[in-house]
Amino acid sequence: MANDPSHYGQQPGMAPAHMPPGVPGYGMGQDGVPGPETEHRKQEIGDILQQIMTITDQSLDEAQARSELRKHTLNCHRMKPALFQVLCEIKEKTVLSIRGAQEEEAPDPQLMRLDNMLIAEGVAGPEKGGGSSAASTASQAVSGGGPGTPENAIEHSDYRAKLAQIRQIYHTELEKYEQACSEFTTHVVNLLREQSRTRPIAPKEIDRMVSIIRRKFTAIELQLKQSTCEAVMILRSRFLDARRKRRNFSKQATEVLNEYFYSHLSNPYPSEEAKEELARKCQITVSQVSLFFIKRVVILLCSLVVLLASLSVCGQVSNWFGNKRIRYKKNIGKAQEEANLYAAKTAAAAATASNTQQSPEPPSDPGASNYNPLGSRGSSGQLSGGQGMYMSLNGENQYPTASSVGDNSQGYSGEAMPSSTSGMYDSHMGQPPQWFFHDSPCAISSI
DNA sequence: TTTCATGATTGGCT
DNA sequence: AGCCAATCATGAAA
Repeated sequence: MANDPSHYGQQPGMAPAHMPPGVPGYGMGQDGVPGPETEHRKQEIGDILQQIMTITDQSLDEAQARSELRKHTLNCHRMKPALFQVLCEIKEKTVLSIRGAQEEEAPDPQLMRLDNMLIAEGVAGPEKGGGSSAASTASQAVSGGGPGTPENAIEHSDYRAKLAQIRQIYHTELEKYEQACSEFTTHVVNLLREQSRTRPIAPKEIDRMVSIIRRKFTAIELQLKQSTCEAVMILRSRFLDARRKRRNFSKQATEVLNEYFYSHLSNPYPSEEAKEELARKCQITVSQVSLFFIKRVVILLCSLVVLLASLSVCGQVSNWFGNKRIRYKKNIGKAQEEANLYAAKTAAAAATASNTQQSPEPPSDPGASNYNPLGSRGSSGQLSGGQGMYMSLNGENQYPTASSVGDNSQGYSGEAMPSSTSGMYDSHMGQPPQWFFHDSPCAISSI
């Protein structure tokens, strides 16, 4: 009404409707100068305003009073309980029964899975044993239940600490959600009970509302449980990854083990005392040392079997030789350069020695140097004299082909490669080239 | 994350 | 079929 434009369109000079008749303008004389008449009108206007205010107040109060009166009348009406009961029954038979049927809820399988997982991981359920058992399960998953090292213990406790942290956060959040759910449910129930005095609300309706609220909070809990499970999974995978990384020995340990292996080639498998010593040096277990040497010996023997018995050369060996040839050629330029460098150094040393000792020993021929051009792994070892069976850097490439394996006419002369293992590594033969062991196909044992 | 070594694959050539 | 060269995939080391 107040916004009705028609109220703003009164004709000029007309007094407002609520004004007493005969009151022109706004209490001003024709000339605009206030006089005794004006004062009287002011008084009248003041009275009118007062009346308006009073009327407004009265109407509000009355409205309230009327509302309360209506409520009271309704509450006290003798037919009210019967009427509400009928209405509630109708509601239950129609809307509530239908909805109720739809909302028959079975236990959520996802929630059950999450709950089971949280209990299994030691996040939910009894605290003692949960976390530690899960941690030990995780640690043994990789270690194979072997003897624990101090490092394992550190990782173990680290895992447990992190799991305990997750557990604490989970329980705090869960408690928070449960409290909020409880408070909100109580609030809504009270509200509905209050409203049930003025409108028909069946007890079932209240129950239904409570279950709706619980479902909503369950959905939130589901998210919490899911994210907790994810956190545990991430923690676990990190823990396992960290352990998996230690699957290989450190470079230093490998060097120590290799050194022993190559310096005991005639009998490369160490004694118990030697194993203990190596384990101490390499900071690994004795069983790990044993495993290293078992693998080495097996690889060595398999390589020898494949190479010396002229067995059918499988694709793997073929690839190996192919790659070796190509990379040998690629590296040969660089190798030649480095060989010359090495030879120059040797020559310089020999010259110095001859100057001091007057030794007739001639300097080494750069082309016949013992340098091994097969990459860093192959070049790490020093070859004794006469071992350059494929290292003819200044001449034709005598590198073996797959088809030449076992064929002594190419590369494998009886002088360079004995036909049997016996005496192969005798002192007069020196050691085989380092690449022979270093570059043996790793998976060759699977042949 | 980058670099390196190495096994494997692919296509062309003889 | 065997070899060569280029390239990819992968694990280890720096």
